[in-house]
Amino acid sequence: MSSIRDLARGLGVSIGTVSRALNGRPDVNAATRARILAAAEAQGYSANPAARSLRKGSTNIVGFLFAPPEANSPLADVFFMDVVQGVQGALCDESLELVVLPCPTDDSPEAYVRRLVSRRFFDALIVMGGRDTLNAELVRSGVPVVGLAGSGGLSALVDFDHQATFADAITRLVNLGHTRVAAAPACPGRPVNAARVQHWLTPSTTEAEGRALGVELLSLDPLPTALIVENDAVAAGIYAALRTSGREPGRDLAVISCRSTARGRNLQPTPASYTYDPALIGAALARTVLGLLSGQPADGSVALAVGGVFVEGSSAGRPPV
Amino acid sequence: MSSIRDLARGLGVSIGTVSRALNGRPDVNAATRARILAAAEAQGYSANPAARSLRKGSTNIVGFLFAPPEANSPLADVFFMDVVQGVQGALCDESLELVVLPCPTDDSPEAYVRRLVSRRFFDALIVMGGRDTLNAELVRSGVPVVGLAGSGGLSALVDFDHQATFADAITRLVNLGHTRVAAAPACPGRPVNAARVQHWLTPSTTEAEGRALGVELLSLDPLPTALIVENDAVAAGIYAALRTSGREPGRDLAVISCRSTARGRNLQPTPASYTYDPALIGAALARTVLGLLSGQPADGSVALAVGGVFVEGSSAGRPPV
DNA sequence: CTGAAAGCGCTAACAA
DNA sequence: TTGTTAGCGCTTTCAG
Repeated sequence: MSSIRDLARGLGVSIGTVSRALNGRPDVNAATRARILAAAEAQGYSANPAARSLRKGSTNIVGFLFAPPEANSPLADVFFMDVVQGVQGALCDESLELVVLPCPTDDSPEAYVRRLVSRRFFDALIVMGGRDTLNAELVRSGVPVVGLAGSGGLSALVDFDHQATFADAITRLVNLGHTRVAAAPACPGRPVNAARVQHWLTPSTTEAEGRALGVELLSLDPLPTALIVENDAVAAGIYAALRTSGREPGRDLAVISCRSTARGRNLQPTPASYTYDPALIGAALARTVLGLLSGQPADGSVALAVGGVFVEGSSAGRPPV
Repeated sequence: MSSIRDLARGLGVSIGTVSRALNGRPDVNAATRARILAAAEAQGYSANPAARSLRKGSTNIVGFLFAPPEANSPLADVFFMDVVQGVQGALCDESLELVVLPCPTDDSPEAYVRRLVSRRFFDALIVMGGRDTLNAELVRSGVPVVGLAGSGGLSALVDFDHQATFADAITRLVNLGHTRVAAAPACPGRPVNAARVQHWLTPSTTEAEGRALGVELLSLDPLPTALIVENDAVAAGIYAALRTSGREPGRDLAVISCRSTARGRNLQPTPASYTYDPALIGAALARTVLGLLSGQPADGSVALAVGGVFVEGSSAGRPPV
């Protein structure tokens, strides 16, 4: 409704001064600034974002692309909107507007995103999943694009802190008294306390691989008393393999899953596992965006790692005496 | 990147002509228009939305407010993002941009929305649920606000077509051979075939009310053979009341619920009920927004009613012989 | 049918 | 420390 002109006229100052005061520029008399801020507040004035964007060439908007989740995505059970709320919480302090962009399902997502980009609708984009080819194209267009975990070709990434989680799992098992610990993590690298692990088995991420892993495990003699796996699906596979051989998971073998998924919901014993707080993921995404926007290099590397939270389960007790 | 100037210069026409051609104005030579459209397409030109907004005073953006759902809301089990997709599908044809606005949880939703409105961030807003006081304030500010069902104080509403659903339920029961049909719908008004209903019981919406309804029902002599209730929660209450008196729902009394909810998920027999397609709800919301934007009166009335879809269940068979 | 030009509200460079 | 002013890219009136 009211423009910067009205505000300036009412106060008997120039619009330039009002603009400087409102934007927190240092070269404004303290008293003048106070008067201006008070008047703006009183009149509920707020700068026209279209005019500002036109002038500055940037929109102050961060987009969060919502592409309907693929069923087999490892992210499918991370609640999208919870992550969004996490981003929002961290972004609104910086007076950046966060908007969720719903990708039309029938139309091609590529066309949609391209249109948005060519219109310079946002200053930065957050994606979860998404196709690598599209990502690469976006990055080439100059928009900072940040994503989570697996996504390729982005400006920067937020990832799960696999190392820390893995190290925590080892520590827990050792503290429980386990001396023969096996691990089949799918993430590359070794945690600091890797020496506590006696057996390194084939990296596995699916339930089928978990069953194969069980066979591999059962060929060991003596049998380990504890096993660390990538996720609940692998745990389910291990459970099946153990039971086929007459053994009971939890009792005969302690199992810790590094990533809680929907598959673990109805598993008995309930897998001791790790979840990643959507709010924390969101906050990390927001901080990464902020970094990129303030000039941090966009080399596609992992900018921030989010720590997991341990979830008690009945699958990881003390070793049999 | 490229502006309307570049485009015009490259073609040897004025920017005014380019603008008119691109906006589909009638007063442009057909050949000129074709040349301009082709060049725009080739260069991937797309008008700067900030400049356009500044000039036109409108943003071409429709906002969809995402407020974390209240647990007891009757809408809680309608999947928000599915509705959004429905809106998107119907809106992108009109070259309106749909964005989901995530209400910060910690900050007051009121402050957030007010800020957005005062910045004229969108031309229209869609809300689901939301507080009546805020809604009224929005409408007063002149932005068209449309919502679903219960929301009060809006510019226009989309509602479930209770009448049609109710009528369909009656028809189904009569066709199954029921002659003593009772109904306890919570929605006002009577369907066209209301005469087929023998008993009108107390309107009920909760499980507790459902149990009370069961008592009321059981006092009838002879007992009706079929009952139409508002939703699955009421059905659950009815089930409990029937069983207390030694009767079995489905066998001794056919039950149809007018609204499928999460409560019915684990109910036995599974309630025959009605769902409302999120995509259809979304499309209706979009059409309502479009209507408002093209000048339809914003009197807060129900602009569109969405029909329910019957979901087979084991709770509504033929009457006992 | 087309061109010229005003001006939407704002920021920033420049002048005072 | 403040005022003045150009101009961001577009739509739209007004002349021609």
